[in-house]
Amino acid sequence: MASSTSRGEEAGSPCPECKVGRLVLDPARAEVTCDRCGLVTRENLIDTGPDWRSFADDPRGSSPERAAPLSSLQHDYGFGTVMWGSTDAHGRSVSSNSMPQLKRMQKWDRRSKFRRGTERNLATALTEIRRMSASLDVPRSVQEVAGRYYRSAAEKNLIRGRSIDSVAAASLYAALRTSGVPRSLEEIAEVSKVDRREIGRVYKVVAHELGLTLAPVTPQSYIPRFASRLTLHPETEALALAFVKQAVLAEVVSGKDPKSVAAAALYIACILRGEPRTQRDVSEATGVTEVTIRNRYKELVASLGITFDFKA
DNA sequence: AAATTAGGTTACGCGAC
DNA sequence: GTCGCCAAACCTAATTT
Repeated sequence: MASSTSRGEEAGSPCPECKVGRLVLDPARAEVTCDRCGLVTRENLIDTGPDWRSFADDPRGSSPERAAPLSSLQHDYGFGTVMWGSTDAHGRSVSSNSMPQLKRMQKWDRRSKFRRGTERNLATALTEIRRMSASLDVPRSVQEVAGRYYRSAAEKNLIRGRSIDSVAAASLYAALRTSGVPRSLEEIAEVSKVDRREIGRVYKVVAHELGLTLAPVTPQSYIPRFASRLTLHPETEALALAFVKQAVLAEVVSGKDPKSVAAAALYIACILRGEPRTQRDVSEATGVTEVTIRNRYKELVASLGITFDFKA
């Protein structure tokens, strides 16, 4: 294993962010994330076996260097050389009299990389995906998926006639959904240059053409994120989750926005557990209006036979 | 804070253009 | 691709309990 270096919290320990979840190591994705709120504490702790070698007699000391992981997030899968700034390959700054030469090298380096239009498009798209992801706290693993989707979309010529940004946003949206940590179209649209309508339309095409198995968004998938925002006790969250499951089984929520169901379930769970949150609180944390929360929670209470025999 | 009400907006599938 | 249409779900806002 990559030695447990640096600042990072270890897998298994409680999440420093939400205090509720546990940190889990995902070797396939090479990151440590919170299983509740999705906080990513450590990324790129890649250990790709074959590269193991000793640097014991390296003049620079035994720094644990390895080959960088292949990444869908870079247009050349992270393979390419990187030449910019005013430092050489070892990070040493370049003397001023050789700067012109360096700049020339950088110029040709760029040209060789971006010669083909598709490559350049890909690069901008992936940058866009990273930019949006940063605003939305999207785990790196999901970004990778989004990158792959975009790549596939590009290969199928789905970009023609559509903007790069719209396909990038759609890819990210799709990746979030297939990864089980959905964000709503609104949330994507907020950080995208493209409006929600457009993203939705492009998403439909992309999802269809790529043959993505798109499970409908369940209210369940919103619970952890919302609970985290409301800073709820884990048992309260669990209770809300139970309500949601019952509601889904009882088919009282079909056709309803899954967000609203999750919001209502959380609201009920809060009250029952004596951890009161106002409808306004829940509304702000979930983006569902108070009116809708009321409507949902009345339905849930009625169909699940929940009784409020006490008042806080 | 919560509930109610009224009125406007959106998403969606579908066919027609 | 856009328009028009539909109904249901949602929203905003004002008001009441």
